[in-house]
Amino acid sequence: MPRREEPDIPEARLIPEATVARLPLYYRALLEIADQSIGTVSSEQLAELAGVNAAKVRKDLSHLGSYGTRGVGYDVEHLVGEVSRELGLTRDWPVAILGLGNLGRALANYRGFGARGFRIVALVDADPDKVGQAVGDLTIEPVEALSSIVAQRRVAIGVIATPAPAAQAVADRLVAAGVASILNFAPTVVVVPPEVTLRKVDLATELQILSFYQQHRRRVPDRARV
Amino acid sequence: MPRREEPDIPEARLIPEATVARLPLYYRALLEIADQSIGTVSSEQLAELAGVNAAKVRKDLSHLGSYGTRGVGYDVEHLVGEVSRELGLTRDWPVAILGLGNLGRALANYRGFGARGFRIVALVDADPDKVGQAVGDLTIEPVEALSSIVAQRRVAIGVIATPAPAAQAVADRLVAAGVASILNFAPTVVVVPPEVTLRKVDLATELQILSFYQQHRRRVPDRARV
DNA sequence: CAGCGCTTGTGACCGCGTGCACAAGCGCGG
DNA sequence: CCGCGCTTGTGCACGCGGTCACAAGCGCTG
Ligand SMILES: NC(=O)c1ccc[n+]([C@@H]2O[C@H](COP(=O)([O-])OP(=O)(O)OC[C@H]3O[C@@H](n4cnc5c(N)ncnc54)[C@H](O)[C@@H]3O)[C@@H](O)[C@H]2O)c1
Ligand SMILES: NC(=O)c1ccc[n+]([C@@H]2O[C@H](COP(=O)([O-])OP(=O)(O)OC[C@H]3O[C@@H](n4cnc5c(N)ncnc54)[C@H](O)[C@@H]3O)[C@@H](O)[C@H]2O)c1
Repeated sequence: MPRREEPDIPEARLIPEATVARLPLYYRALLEIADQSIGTVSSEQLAELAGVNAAKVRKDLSHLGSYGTRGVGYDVEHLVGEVSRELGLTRDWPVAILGLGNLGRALANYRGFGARGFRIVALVDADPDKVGQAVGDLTIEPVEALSSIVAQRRVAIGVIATPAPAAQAVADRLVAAGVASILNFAPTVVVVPPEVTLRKVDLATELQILSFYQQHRRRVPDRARV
Repeated sequence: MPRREEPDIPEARLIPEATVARLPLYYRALLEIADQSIGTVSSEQLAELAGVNAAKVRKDLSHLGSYGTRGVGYDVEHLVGEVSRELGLTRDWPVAILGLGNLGRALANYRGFGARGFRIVALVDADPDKVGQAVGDLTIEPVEALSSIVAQRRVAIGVIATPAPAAQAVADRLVAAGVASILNFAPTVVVVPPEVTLRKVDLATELQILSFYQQHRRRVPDRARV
């Protein structure tokens, strides 16, 4: 079990980690529903669209407060607002991409990226040949400028797309510059101070997990499915 | 709790899902150790490299069998063999990439992809303008050819990198063609039959989770960290 | 060959997450 | 205004996963 530290802090409304991980699913489903000008939605319908269980939807949403109406369902517009607020999507989150190789460029060119408040404000690479190149609306800048870039553009999230050996050093620079949220695509363990949130996306791991289940050819547990 | 079906099947040695998800971490750490010509490794050292707890390492590895020696540790070479065997990395896994846009091309050009038995054998796109284009050593083929491609090249894993609206249709085609393992990068819920393993990588979800913790500025639980 | 130090393997405990099932409660129709 | 149907919100029980702590066991040394 994850050790919950800071037991003294009251921490008003704490939302379970598992719920946090599902909020984006609900958010996406809610936007689809809102597009169809549907006013209210039941937990059953939302569960269907988000690919989860209805009871879980209700319990998850109850952590945000009681915004549903019994016998009717949830007001879609209101719920979208509550979920976005909880996820912090009402704010603007400046993002920096570190490492502009195959993956970094794909991320930089990805339109859907900036769709919900995540705005790419800097592209940083260590390769002098790459510095100065334009990618979309931005120009690649040197790593030495990272610290001032983060400060001036209020970078909140750093996305690491460098080769694995460089990842820790890049993460250290990000942390030193004051970035408190990092998404790491490099296949290596990166250590950050406890106050920094680090998440990872690891293609090799995903493939190997698929490989395991394929080899053992047994049904993969529900949780691992969408 | 995930519903475990097939209670009648004996299922000799069943490895917990959480353990399976960590095996790739151990595998990566073991390769690093093997590179340094180190003969044995303790659970403590392995835990350090994999970024997990030593007790967890021991319990995880005990599920593969008792390959350690008390007072000494684990034989690195032997353990690499056991973990690869368990993960199915001793086999060759032909992979097809569906959708050759920004992301699909990045994946197709990714060298580290084929490093451990995962070999890209087909690139498929629905856009007639893209069909026939060369990407690396391969040529983009039309979706209509998918079924015969899967059969002839023994495609085991399908990677979906199409826009979200096309993802379900592509998944359906893959399943119909006999692919039993799918990795989905499109930000949408994809439904597959229970015998098919589906995993997803969702950038928007990851960013939104980071956004949540950043906004609530509290320490993220250990499990979410690397 | 006995003792010692080190490391594994695991028993025990505990909390989180999940799903069931139902009471509470809202709105509508008669 | 009453009752009925529908949906939420949640109490409860259960199992998985995580951690601790220690007994078991291996090898080395004297
Ligand atoms: N390409 C993919 O599809 C893919 C998929 C999954 C994971 N990954 C991982 O993502 C990372 C990037 O992959 P890629 O294919 O884009 O690699 P790449 O070699 O094409 O690009 C890496 C980039 O990082 C830059 N770089 C190196 N050191 C740096 C530093 N210290 N600071 C800033 N920039 C630095 C390089 O100059 C280069 O531009 C790798 O760790 C890879 O394993 C890639
Ligand atoms: N680009 C990124 O960095 C990135 C990151 C995370 C997630 N994604 C997701 O990955 C997917 C692809 O992103 P992208 O930026 O490469 O998009 P893209 O538009 O550049 O490429 C999509 C490709 O899919 C092809 N396609 C469309 N319908 C198809 C079908 N039915 N069968 C086969 N191919 C089809 C298109 O012709 C196109 O080549 C999207 O769902 C996106 O949300 C992209």
